[in-house]
This record gives sequence, structure tokens and C-alpha cells, in this order.
Amino acid sequence: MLRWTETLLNTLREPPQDAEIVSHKLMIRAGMMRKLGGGLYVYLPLGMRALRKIETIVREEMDRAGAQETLFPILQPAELWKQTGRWETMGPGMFRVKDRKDAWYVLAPTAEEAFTALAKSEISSYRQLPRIIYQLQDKFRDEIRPRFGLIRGKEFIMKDAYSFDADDAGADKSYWAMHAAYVRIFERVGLKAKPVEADTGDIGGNFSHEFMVFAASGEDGILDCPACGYAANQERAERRVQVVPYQTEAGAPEEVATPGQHSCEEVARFLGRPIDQIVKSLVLLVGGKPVMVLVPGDRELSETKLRRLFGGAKVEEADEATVAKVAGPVGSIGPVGVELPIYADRALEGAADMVVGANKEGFHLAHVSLARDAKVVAYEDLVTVREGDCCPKCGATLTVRRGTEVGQCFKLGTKYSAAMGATYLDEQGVAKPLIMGCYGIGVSRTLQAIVEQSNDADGIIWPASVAPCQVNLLILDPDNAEVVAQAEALGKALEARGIDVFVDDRAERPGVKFKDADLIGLPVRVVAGAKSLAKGGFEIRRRTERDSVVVAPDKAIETIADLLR
RNA sequence: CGGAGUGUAGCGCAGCCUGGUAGCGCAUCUGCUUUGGGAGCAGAUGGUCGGGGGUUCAAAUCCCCCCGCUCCGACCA
Repeated sequence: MLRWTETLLNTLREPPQDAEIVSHKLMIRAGMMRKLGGGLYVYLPLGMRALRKIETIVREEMDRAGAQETLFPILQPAELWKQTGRWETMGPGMFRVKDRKDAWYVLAPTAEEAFTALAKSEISSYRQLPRIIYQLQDKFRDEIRPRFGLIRGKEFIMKDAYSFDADDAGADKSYWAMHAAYVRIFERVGLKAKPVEADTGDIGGNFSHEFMVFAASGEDGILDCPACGYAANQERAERRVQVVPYQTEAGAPEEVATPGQHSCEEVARFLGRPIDQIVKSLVLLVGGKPVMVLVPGDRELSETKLRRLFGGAKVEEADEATVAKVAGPVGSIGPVGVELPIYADRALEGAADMVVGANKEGFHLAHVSLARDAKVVAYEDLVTVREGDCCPKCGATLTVRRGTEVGQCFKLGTKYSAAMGATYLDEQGVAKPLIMGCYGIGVSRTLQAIVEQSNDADGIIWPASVAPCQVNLLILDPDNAEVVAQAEALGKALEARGIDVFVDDRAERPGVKFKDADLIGLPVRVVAGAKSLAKGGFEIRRRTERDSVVVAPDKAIETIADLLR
């Protein structure tokens, strides 16, 4: 039994000034955690209990899926990271420290290298495959902007798992086993999380799902198809291309004066043409080399998609001087006559009678037919999908929702095993690189995501599976020996049944205790007071309900157990 | 890093424009009254006003530099 008067716990009437979103405010106000520094939080006893419950569920489901728990050091030799090149490519996002001999170390932001190194030393035969190993361990990332409490911190708790297989079929099996485990984990912790197709980012690999929790405060946009269930991160989502109007050729390109008109909106308005008849031309440096990209005037280029098109090469905007050299003045460039590889969005395939920049300040070209007048290398899916676009699977209209990522699965292939020489011998005695997958859950982020998704105006509403305790027992008259004796007996009996009890035994007025009980948000509230005893026992109610029932002491345990079921 | 804010008691804030001995609410401690949805009265504790420099007889207040934190854009669990 956890007693308030023996617990390091203070609730706050007002949220701290630096908290923006509801879960951050509630986690602080309810005394679940405190800030130690930017992006760094202390888990207080109640928050710690909820965190432990989540971790237990994660372990149970990982073990059930055949994964084995390990624990790797946070402090990792730089050598490992140099083997895969990520010592360079991770950039300033990774914390690096030196020991007294000036040897460099990394505070692990993730652990592909370390797990691959272990696989290299321990796995040598196909007979040892498949293997999935995991850990729950702190991760460190020097985030540019930590925010929203546990949602994005410099230090956070991650469950990371890595699978090692002999072939693609095995790797797929491991991938979907982890995927299924994640679905179960998020269900069990009471979180509505949806797997969506995702980009693979810096981790690499070729296939990925993110588990997203829908929340207005989410940092990611998710395109969701209400008709067929397709869902994808905005940075990766695809669309079914609609045929653009104005497909008829209208004579040769003609220079038109557009003084001072640069953006597509300006040009469209000035020429009295619809915006999707204007072509947006952009110059980007892909792996350091300039490339021209064309998208419809009202669309945004997705740099993520461009990067994937070029096999993960670095993509950046070209500076004005470069643009001027290879095309024309920024704001007036176009594809006609430029000597650059030109890639266009699929929506522009067959586009005719378009307006493009003339590569000359103050002028655009009208009546341009891309097929005829520009040397387009390829038409690809290059724009960021938005609300109202068509689902790539079924063609229905996509909607955008905000979401927070709580987990991600990647198929890595041999990216790390090949780089580090982690091989096994197959049945023929041939050395082959291990096929890998990696699977992360932001455990501390999950804790706060649960609160973000489950609260009301009065406070947190913990799902029973992860609540710090299941029952909040309020002793309203701590000076009344009869009340205390009854409450203590109930608390002990509940604990004997495996039900956690948090007792508010403070010498506070009833109103204070009710407010705090709502704020802390344990699933079942039991009131023990002189008035309740006079009415026949304890007053019992769910956090989510307004009215309580009075239950005789000998019936209370069953009533409570039923409510928790 | 770019843009916008902010920094005064444990928490939330006023004071700054117009310089003149640092204040309010909550929390904490003491006493009395109160006691079923954040009680009342009386008293008490607690501040190098983010740091440094400058202007001035005098700086929380005006000027300069630095730092922290928060919010909006590019990374990610």
C-alpha cells in the first residue's frame, strides 16, 4: 500500500508556465514527473510506477514473440560508429564524449552497431537463426528543440529490438512478428495506435511502419483513408494522380512579360490563369550535384521523396548563385533550354499549355508543353500529399490527422551486417551477411502519449493496465479510528488480491482530496469517511463516472475487482 | 540555426513604459475556528529581481554583452 504521507508527492494547482500540451501539464500537475533541465525529466514515484507497468507489458509481449532481453552499455566506443559511417552521418544529433585518454565515445542514440557487433561475435551458423534480441535502455539525442515534456527529450527510454535472419522470407517473418507484438503492446497499455507506412530516415533500410497515436498536438501529419484503411506518414504518403486540366497544346512557347511576379501565386493572378497551370521549378543539390525538379504550382516538393528517388542521397536547396548559374534568377526559372537533369511530378506527365519561368527576370513562357519543350528525365511521385488528394489504393479522398509516433519497425536488410562483416555460414558453408530488422518503442513517450489521449477537464484518466495504482483510497476522516480501521482493512485485503492501492491519508479537507484524486486519475476511487460508514460502507466509483455506489465493507473487494475487470 | 517571446520566493504572476529601501495569490510553518468538491482569520519563513558590464547620487526598471527556458520552421522513439 502506497501512502500519500510517506510518498514524495506534491500536486500543483496550476500548470507550469513552460508546458504547452495537456499531457505535459497533467504529468507535472499530478506529480508524475519534474523537469531537471531542458528535455530532461525526473520520474517521481507515481510516474515511475506507471512507467514500470508499461515496461512490464513490453517485456511480456517481446518475450511472447520470441525475443530475448539483453542490456547494452549506453556508452559506446566511437569505433563501432566509424565502421558503419554513422560517426560522420549522425552529425551533431549524437552526444560524443572523451575519456581521460582522449578516446571518443558515443552516448547511444540507438544501437544498431552494438547489436550487430554482438551478432557478429555470437552468430556464425544458419543453425542459430533466427534470433531477435532487445533491451530497454536510455537513449540520448541532442535534439535541436526538446519539447512537450517526455514527447521529445534529450534523454528518453527506448525499447529497441533487432532481428537477425538467414534470408528475406525469415526477415519478413520476424518483421511481422514484431509488428504483431507492437499491436498487442499498444492495445494492452490502452493506447489507440495505428500502424502507418513510413519513411526509413537515417536508420536506412527499405520498408517501415510507424505506430502513430492520433492527437491534435501530434508532430506528424498522417494521411488516412476513411474508405480502405490506407494510412501513411505525410512525408512518405503516395497519391493517385488526378488528370490535370488544360491538356491541349496551344502553339509554340511564347515569352510573356511578368514584371515583379515571382511566386506561382503571383504569376497565376497576374496572367489570370489557374494556379495548377503554372509549373513550379526548383533547383536542388542532390549529392552535391544540381538537379531541376518540376511540380504543379500549388504543390510542395517532398524532399524525402526526392531523396528516396536518389537512393538516400543528401538533398538540399541550391543557393541563389548556383541557381543563377545553371538556370536563371531565383523566382523566374524554368525547364526550357536548361542543361540539367529534370525530374517532374507525375501530375505533370503530358501537361501542355503550361506557364514556366523564362530564366530571365521579369518574363515567363506560356504555351509550354513539357514533353515537347523540356527534357524531362522522368515523371515521379515528388510532392507532399495533402488533404483532399486521392488514396493510392482505392482512390477515395484522403484526410489528414495529427499524430505522435510511439514506435517504428524497419526492415534493414544487410546495411549494418555488410558494413560490419556480420555473417553466418549457410548450409553450403558459404558466408552470407545477416538479414536484419530493427524495432523501437519510445517507452517514456508512450507514457505521456497515454495521458495525452486519456484525460478530461479534471485530470488524468489512467487505463487500469498502466495506472500507478489501481485504487485510490481516500480517508476523509483520518482522526476517526473506526474510519481508519475500516480503510486499512480494505486496503490490506485489496493488496492481498493483487490490487495496488494508493491511500490518501493526509490531514486535508475532503474537497482537496477529491480534486487530487481526479487529477491523479487512478481508475477506481474509494471513499472512506464517517458519512460513508453511516451510509453503510465505502463509496466506490470509477474515475470516468460521476456517481458512486455505497458498498458494505465485506462486499467492497468484489465490487472493486469487478470495476477493474 | 533562422524567426518570436520570456526570465522577479517552491509554483503562477504584478511592478519596468515614467529609476527612489521588492509586492500579490498559491504552497510551506505556527495558532485558533472550520471539516463531503481546492476553507477563514491572525502571524511567520522564504528573493544576490538569470549572469556580467555600463549610465546615474540612486537600477528589477535605462543601455550593451552573455546565458537559460518556451513557442513557430528542417531531425526523430
